[in-house]
Amino acid sequence: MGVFEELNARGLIAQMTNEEQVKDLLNNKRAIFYIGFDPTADSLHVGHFVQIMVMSHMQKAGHLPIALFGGGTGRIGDPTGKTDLRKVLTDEEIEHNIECFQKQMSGLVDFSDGKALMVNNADWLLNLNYINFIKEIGVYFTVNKMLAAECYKQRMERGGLTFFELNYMLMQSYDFYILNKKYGCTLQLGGDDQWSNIIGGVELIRRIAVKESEETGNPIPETAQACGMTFTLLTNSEGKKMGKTEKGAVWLDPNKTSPYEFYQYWRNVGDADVIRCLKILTFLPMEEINELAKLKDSEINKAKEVLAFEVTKLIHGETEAIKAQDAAKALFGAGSDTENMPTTVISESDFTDGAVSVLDLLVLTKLAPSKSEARRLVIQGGISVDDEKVTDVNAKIDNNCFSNGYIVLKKGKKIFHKVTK
RNA sequence: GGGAGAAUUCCCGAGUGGCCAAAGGGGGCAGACUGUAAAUCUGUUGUCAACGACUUCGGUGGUUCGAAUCCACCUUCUCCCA
Repeated sequence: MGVFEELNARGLIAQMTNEEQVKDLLNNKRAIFYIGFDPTADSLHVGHFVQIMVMSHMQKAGHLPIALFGGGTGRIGDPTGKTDLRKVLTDEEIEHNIECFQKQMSGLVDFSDGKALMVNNADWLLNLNYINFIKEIGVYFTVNKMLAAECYKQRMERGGLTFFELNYMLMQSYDFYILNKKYGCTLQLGGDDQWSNIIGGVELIRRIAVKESEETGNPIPETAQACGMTFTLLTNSEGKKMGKTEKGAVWLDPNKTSPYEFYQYWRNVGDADVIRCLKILTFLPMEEINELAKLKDSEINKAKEVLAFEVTKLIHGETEAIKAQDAAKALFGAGSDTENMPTTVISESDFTDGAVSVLDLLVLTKLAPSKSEARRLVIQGGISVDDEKVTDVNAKIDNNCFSNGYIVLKKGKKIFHKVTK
């Protein structure tokens, strides 16, 4: 089975410019391909992870991945799917974000010995000369066509598309053109929302090549046969993007989303989504996944455990994955392993007269954003301390409760938090 | 450049002088049911020293016993004409 079939079997492929060409490139040649990442935050999230998995699959098949960081394009912001103008980041933020991305990514894709490359489009975008750019690149884009592109629709209908944003497609297309010239990169991959931008680049490369060939009389080089392919966005059965929680994205950075929370996120995916997630987010062989897909009803929980463990292992390493798994088993099964639970350490100064109120504790541990919220939780019976439901809003925890060094706070059914002194 | 309109709590969106911490929906959280699932039902959803008090309706001032609501100026956005 070629890598093309592998990706396809995993349900990753959404669209491509030319199936025959892409298939041939992936299965019979060595592809030099790129995926772009805009440094919009200081950590990668699950959406990026899908792209990274693809990179990894491709790399294993012997292709050369180029990770492109949008040090230049990030200064504009991709308007795709946005209803508001994206917040503009400062140069320092962008630099910082790129560094964070690079660190995280190098744990997932092998960048040693030139097995994969990292580039930053700031290198060629920041010093562009406006007139030259418009003259040399701008002529290949018709506004009519651009406006018809799906990615600008939202902005056209609501809020208005600015010229600033309209340029995003030109820049991304130009990236592909540069990588094509410089590295012989002939394939651009990306999330399905990137489709219009990718075609922009593919067409730009071809058009420039055709024009050059007409001028010089030389034949069109083979590298000008650029192509593109997009991957399904990771959505749940309701079509909503996965990897988002009420608190925001599920991050790959353990400081932003702890391995335990990360594990729990995947442990809790809906029945209908487990198999798709297993295919996309793990390297488990398809045969194994197909076996798991046969599970029914409550048996499906086994598949969820596998998913949570495998994904956590990829991102945070096996040790952390085992910890998260053990913690989960202890909490939801018997036993009382508090070893790997999220923990807050409180100090003597949090005590008054040798006791802390439960409400204060909830706020300190960030289980509740405010005391009002904490109060509500208690009133509604959502809080337990050491397995005992708290019913009194004014309940206090005194030093005796800490006799074995810690207490376990439970909010709702699934959220556990250890408090130590 | 000229004219019209809009800004409300996490989001959408009611509210045009006191009955407004502000309808309704979405989302969130909690409870019941369950399989750490989905669906459904119930409660809740500004803050706090909590049957009360305090701070919110783009910003700053003003009118009034009393303003999200009226006036002035400012900011931002949308629309129409050029």
